[in-house]
Amino acid sequence: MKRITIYDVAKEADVSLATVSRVINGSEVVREDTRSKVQEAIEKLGYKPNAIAQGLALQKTTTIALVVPEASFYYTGQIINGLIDVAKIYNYNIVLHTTTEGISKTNDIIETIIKSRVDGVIIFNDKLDKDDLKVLTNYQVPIVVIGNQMIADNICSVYVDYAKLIYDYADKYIKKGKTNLALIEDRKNPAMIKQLNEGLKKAFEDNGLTFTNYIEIPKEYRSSYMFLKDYFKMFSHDLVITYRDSQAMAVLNSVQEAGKSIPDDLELVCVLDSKYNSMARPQISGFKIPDYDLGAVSMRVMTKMLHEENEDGYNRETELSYIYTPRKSTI
Amino acid sequence: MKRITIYDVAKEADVSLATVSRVINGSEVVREDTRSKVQEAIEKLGYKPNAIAQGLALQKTTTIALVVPEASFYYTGQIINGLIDVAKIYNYNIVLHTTTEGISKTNDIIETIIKSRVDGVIIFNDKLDKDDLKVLTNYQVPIVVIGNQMIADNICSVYVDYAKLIYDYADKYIKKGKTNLALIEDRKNPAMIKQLNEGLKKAFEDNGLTFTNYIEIPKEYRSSYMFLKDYFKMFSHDLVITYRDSQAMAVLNSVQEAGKSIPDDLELVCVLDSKYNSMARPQISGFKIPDYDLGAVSMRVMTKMLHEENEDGYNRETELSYIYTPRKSTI
DNA sequence: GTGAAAGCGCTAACAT
DNA sequence: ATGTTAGCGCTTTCAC
Repeated sequence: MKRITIYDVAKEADVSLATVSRVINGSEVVREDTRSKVQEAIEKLGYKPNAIAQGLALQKTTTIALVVPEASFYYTGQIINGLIDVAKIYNYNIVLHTTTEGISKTNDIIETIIKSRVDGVIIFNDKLDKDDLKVLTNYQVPIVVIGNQMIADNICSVYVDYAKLIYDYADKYIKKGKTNLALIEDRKNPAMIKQLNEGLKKAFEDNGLTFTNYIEIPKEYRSSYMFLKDYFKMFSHDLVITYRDSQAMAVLNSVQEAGKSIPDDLELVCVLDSKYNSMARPQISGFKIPDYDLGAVSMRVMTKMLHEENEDGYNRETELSYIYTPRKSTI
Repeated sequence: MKRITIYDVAKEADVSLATVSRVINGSEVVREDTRSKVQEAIEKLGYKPNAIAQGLALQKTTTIALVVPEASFYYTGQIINGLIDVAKIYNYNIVLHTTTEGISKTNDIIETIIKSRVDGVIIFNDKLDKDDLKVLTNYQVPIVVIGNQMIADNICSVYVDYAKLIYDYADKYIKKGKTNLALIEDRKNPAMIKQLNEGLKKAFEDNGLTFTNYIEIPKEYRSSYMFLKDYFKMFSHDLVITYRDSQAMAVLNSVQEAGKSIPDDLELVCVLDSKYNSMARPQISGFKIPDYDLGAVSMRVMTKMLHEENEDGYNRETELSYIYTPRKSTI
């Protein structure tokens, strides 16, 4: 099957290619009978406009690049779904890029992003630092950052304020006299942990105390679970805070194997809630983070950056809220 | 910052654009001093070749479309990682499309895929049926299908044989006299369940028996768990087979709440293993499916389809194997 | 209302 | 070894 072009359609319909172009772009000025004539030719030939050629002519690709940390799909799934759902509405394509832990091939990613002339880029998580973003904005590419607050030219951000989240939560415990709180490190999500750490510090300070129980997982431990199993034999807390479900489950298993009971001896909360939290026994309390919305809103913001002439048409920063879901691991 | 083109570089380096083109494409024939002259100009101007224009001129986009079922990222994550890792090696971009449950907007997806002139498409799972694929192959687009065996022109497939997997597994139970096996429906993965069902049927038949315990989750139940809680109060089996971890955990919780013990009263196996299986108590046995490899191999096959002149350079079908991981939920 | 022609940025013969 | 030129498939003024 020969590649069929706008020119073939024009010949078939016996009009000029300009007219065909008008038809496929829904121009108003085409007379009804010639429109249908062209439509028929398109149908007959099975013609599909070449988006690449359109992209060249129009100087836009209607595709946006999405950058997520590799292997994060467990936690990014809903974000991507939200993103794609609204991308579909506005007829944008998503090209997916992943950043690799450690080895900073981010330059390569930026390079291919620029070459591919996407209309915008949406970045989840903190793998690309400010300098990287600077390179992109230098090339006039609008950016939306998911998860981190961020102020810069041509950059918008959509996020959940984890510091505030944990501040409010911890504050209640402290006020109740439960001041022995602990936060478990999460090597895969340093940026989130940093926010949580700051929120906790502030909560303690504002109550005239100091937060000290940031529990780092020693490097030699292959998994959090291995370490925690030892840890909870020796230590206890009023409340243990984890970021991800798998860490919460590790705590849960470790604590129970140490002969202690949740929530009676120790309470447990997982910031990033998931369905697995409610499958654990006891069920683990957590915060419903609006992942889908994070994606959907980000894409929506992107479309606004792309279409609105003035910068006042959209918010540079969008904070999304969360819902606390108490279950059986907290009192 | 004005869009800078190959022409600007040519002027800056005082050569023709053909020479610049040769340099950026690593042609051997360019003299060393002019090459460096051009390099400098490229550097100075911050020039990045426009992949869209290249795509138009070369009639290829070096991007391939990936189609996955919406909301499947929990299970698709590793596949995508594998895919992207080898895509990076060959400098291919991935544009991501999701099929929606029920409402068959697959036509739209196919439409945009064709318009975008991707070099190939990789499809995970069975949301696009044979007719859909036919449309794509009509437009000369090479296809790799992940997860389903498939024979057709210009289509390759990479898969795990679930029917064989469960056949072998069930056969051992039957031979041991444990013939009361049950398979739990999974609405989200009808194609996998179908394969499992067939494997079980055959295993029973080959042993002169009939497989009957395909347990469907009634539509009125919001979740499998709700139904199973009732179910296991009334029924028991020698072995219960689920496809996903969350269903296995639902069985585990239901059975335990019914006062029965795993694995003593009832054994449990989850076909698609995950880290959550080993976090459950008792830990759930499962099959390590090579998800990462499914993605990586698929992309590799795609590159072969794209580059090899003859069809003998690659296998039309690639079967990947699995590893059984016995844990505490089976004897 | 429709057509002719220039241009989007690049590649690849073909010349020199 | 380097330059010239004709496309790649489409959009969009500008004429008619």
